[in-house]
Amino acid sequence: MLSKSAEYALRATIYIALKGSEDNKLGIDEIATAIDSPQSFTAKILQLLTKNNGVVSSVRGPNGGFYLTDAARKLPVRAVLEAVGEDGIITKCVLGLKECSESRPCPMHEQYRYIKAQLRQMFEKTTIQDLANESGKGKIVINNRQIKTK
Amino acid sequence: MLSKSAEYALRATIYIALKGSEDNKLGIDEIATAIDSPQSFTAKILQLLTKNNGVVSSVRGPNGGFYLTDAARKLPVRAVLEAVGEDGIITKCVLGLKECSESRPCPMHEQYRYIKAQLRQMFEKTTIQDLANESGKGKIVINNRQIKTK
DNA sequence: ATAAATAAAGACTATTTTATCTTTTTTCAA
DNA sequence: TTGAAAAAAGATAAAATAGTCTTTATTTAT
Repeated sequence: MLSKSAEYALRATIYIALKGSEDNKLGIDEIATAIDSPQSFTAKILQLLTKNNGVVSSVRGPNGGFYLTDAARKLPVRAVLEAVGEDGIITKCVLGLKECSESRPCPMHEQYRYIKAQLRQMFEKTTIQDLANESGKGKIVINNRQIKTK
Repeated sequence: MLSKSAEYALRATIYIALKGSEDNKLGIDEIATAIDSPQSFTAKILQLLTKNNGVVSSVRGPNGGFYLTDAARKLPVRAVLEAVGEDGIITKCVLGLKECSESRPCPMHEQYRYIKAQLRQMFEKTTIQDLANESGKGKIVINNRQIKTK
């Protein structure tokens, strides 16, 4: 469904939204451990998220780390996908046909149209903060375990 | 969304369903050209479809080629995905969490539950023949052009 | 029986994705 | 103003996916 990069990007972003803030920045080691992802690779992905779209903010040096601005929290989840180049799921044809469109639909087009619209809704209407809120509800989980929100 | 293998598998299967039959078997060159896929690679994928699930039938030698039995035409589209190991789209967690479930849902779980069910419906209720029928309706397309059904 | 046509099988190559490791830059605090 | 802590940047490696090419096996028709 999604690439590893996209999965890590989403999980990291949600985790940062949940546990981080401008005065509690999170280090890459904490993040990668929490979301159960390879550290260096996750660092690379966070770089994408910081520059490509300003989804994630970062500062270097002591007490540096990653956090989300209030504005970033309001971004749609799609922004995360776009930052890692993975929004094809809501833009491309299921059969991979370049010219598939309403006027020249592929054999799955009709069936998929509605589902695609739903996916788009999900990724565009849901904000990063929404996911963090879900995650904060206690029973909900990242990395096979619950995140404690103090 | 889907891998190249899955895309070619679906396109090839639809094409074979539409144009082939037990007494009009299709050669790999015709198929690959029609669906605009790399020939040898498509051959490999058709091998998967013939052995893994019996989705596609084949015979070698002169006048050999690929075709679908009547039984195969009634198979759900999911069978094609399974043959190429690509049914994760309807089985796995969006965030890639192994333990995501109803009782331990990830932050996207609620939102995705319904969509996943729709995807499953689509791939399980739709048969290969259904797609071929769609494709036969004239306006519908594989490989950026219309397939003539004589 | 033989030759030709075809898919199957296997070995190989290329590309992309995923992942790691090292060095550099920035920032803070002492 | 120096040392340490962090992310950024860059170089490299490993694994997975995509793709090609060659040989073999099977089938048919002559």
